Amino acid sequence: MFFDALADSTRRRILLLLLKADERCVCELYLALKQPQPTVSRHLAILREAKLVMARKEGTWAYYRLHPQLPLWASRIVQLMADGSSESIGLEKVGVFGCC
Amino acid sequence: MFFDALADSTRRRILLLLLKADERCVCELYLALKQPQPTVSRHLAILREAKLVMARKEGTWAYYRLHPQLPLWASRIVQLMADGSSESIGLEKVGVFGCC
DNA sequence: TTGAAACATTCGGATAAACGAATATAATAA
DNA sequence: TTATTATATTCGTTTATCCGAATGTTTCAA
Repeated sequence: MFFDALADSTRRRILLLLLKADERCVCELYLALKQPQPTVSRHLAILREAKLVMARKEGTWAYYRLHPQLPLWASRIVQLMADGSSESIGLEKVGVFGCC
Repeated sequence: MFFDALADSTRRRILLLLLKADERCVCELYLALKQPQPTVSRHLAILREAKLVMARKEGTWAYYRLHPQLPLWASRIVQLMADGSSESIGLEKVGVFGCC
């Protein structure tokens, strides 16, 4: 489940945003990603089920963060993903992850 | 491409085998994985295209290893995958990766 | 209680990924 | 040349994933 969750560039971009921001509401995420809200919500559901992120509800808002009980190896992988997204492997400007 | 390559348990198992063994021929791999040879060859092709592994041909044999020019962040992720596969997250015996 | 805002979910349909079975290739041995 | 061994590829089908569009749900304010 863990690596299935990482196998989508929108989900990886969400994780990178949460890595920098500690907490983000859904509207911030879909505005930043320039994706429709239902699309982002569906991806967030997948990340939730994989226990990669956690949601906190406050009124009508939902705030997401990286899951606080993420195993060490998993959170390290997410951080390394960030390294990889800024490193270029091929000749293109586009990151390795096709995002960010 | 990188995380797409990781999104399959057979491919992750191949990577873990190569991580321990430095070099393996295809027959060793498909015997260890108990998977049909064409299945393993197809997965190896995907790992090759993603530049996660490299093949060395010697006669009719093909020896695979982790790609020597794997970026640092990528090879660290593969190693962390190994950590994750030995750690249990849920209640089941089965590893997090559904393999090994 | 009606309405609106913020999210979540469901429902097709399209696209991609996976597998088994069969076949192809390439090197070597007889 | 023919046969054999090790590996790779193709084909057709099943299965999984993703997306847009529409609809639900929950909360709060008027």
